Amino acid sequence: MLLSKSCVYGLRAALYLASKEKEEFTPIKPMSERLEISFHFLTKILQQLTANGLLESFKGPNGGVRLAKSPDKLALIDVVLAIDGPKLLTECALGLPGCGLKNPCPLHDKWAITRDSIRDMLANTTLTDLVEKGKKENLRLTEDGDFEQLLRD
Amino acid sequence: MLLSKSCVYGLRAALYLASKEKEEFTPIKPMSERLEISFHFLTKILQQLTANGLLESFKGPNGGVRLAKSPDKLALIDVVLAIDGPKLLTECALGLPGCGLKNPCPLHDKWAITRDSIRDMLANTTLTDLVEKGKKENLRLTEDGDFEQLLRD
DNA sequence: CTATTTTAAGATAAAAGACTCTTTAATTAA
DNA sequence: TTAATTAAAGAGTCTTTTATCTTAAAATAG
Repeated sequence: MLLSKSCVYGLRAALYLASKEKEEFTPIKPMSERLEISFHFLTKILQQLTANGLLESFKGPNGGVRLAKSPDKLALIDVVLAIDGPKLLTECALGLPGCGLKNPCPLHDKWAITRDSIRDMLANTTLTDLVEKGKKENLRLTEDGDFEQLLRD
Repeated sequence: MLLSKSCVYGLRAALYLASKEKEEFTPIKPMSERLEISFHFLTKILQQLTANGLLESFKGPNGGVRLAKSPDKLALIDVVLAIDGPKLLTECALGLPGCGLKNPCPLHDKWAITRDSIRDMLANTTLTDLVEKGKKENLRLTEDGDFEQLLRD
């Protein structure tokens, strides 16, 4: 799998937050229900995003999380780096430690090109991009949901 | 990780076999030592490649495995499909089941393009390509080895 | 035929990833 | 100040992947 499951959940959660026009704090409990992710598991993932400055959290009644920046300033790569770290963009395709320009494996050059295209795609796609597309075409962020029901109160 | 560890080992093993000019059967035991992969683990991986028609095996004294085709007819994608299956080329980046043209996720279109570039790279790179590059530049297939010592008797 | 060398298969163990549950700490509404 | 609500942290479980160990079956050299 390209992205870890935690990372995928983080992406879905970020898109969910980005899709809310209001800038209130969103409580995790209902969020986990809408996204069909275990509350405690989602909580940990969101904590990582908060620790990395992508989200802001607020404790107490009416607390929750919200995006720390405008969603058009947040790219998918930000979420991926916060949760999976840089290994997708740095690791050798043949799993050799220290593979790089200095001590490459036979596949290094070709993989570096492919890897860059992955990085560019993730870096050039913002949360806003996907939310707009999702709303316009009423796509889904869960197995059987769609944007409309996702945003319904 | 893009490829499973089994798949990476399978690729290294395929490259090792492709780098031998002789078309004899190569016993797995010394091969596992050269590639620094557990003998039994490598055996299972090679069995998958044999079952998928990429390798031929031969039992008994002077037995072992060899490529079933010319290495310039074997692309990396063949090994990847044999071991990891097609999921890298079919799975949704957001992990949603059944994601495709009919019922896409918001990221589907962009991911499909990126995924194609991965597939093309793997499909357009043959074992011969990498072996020639590895021999010419004396690169490595193991953590600290290089092609010269890999092929030494 | 016999001994040896190998592939092959199955059971088992260790490690990593995914997920859950429990407890603690912080914050605020009332 | 108290009760309610939340984030946060930690321990522990389940599942998958990775890796090992044991045994069986096949094939051939001699």
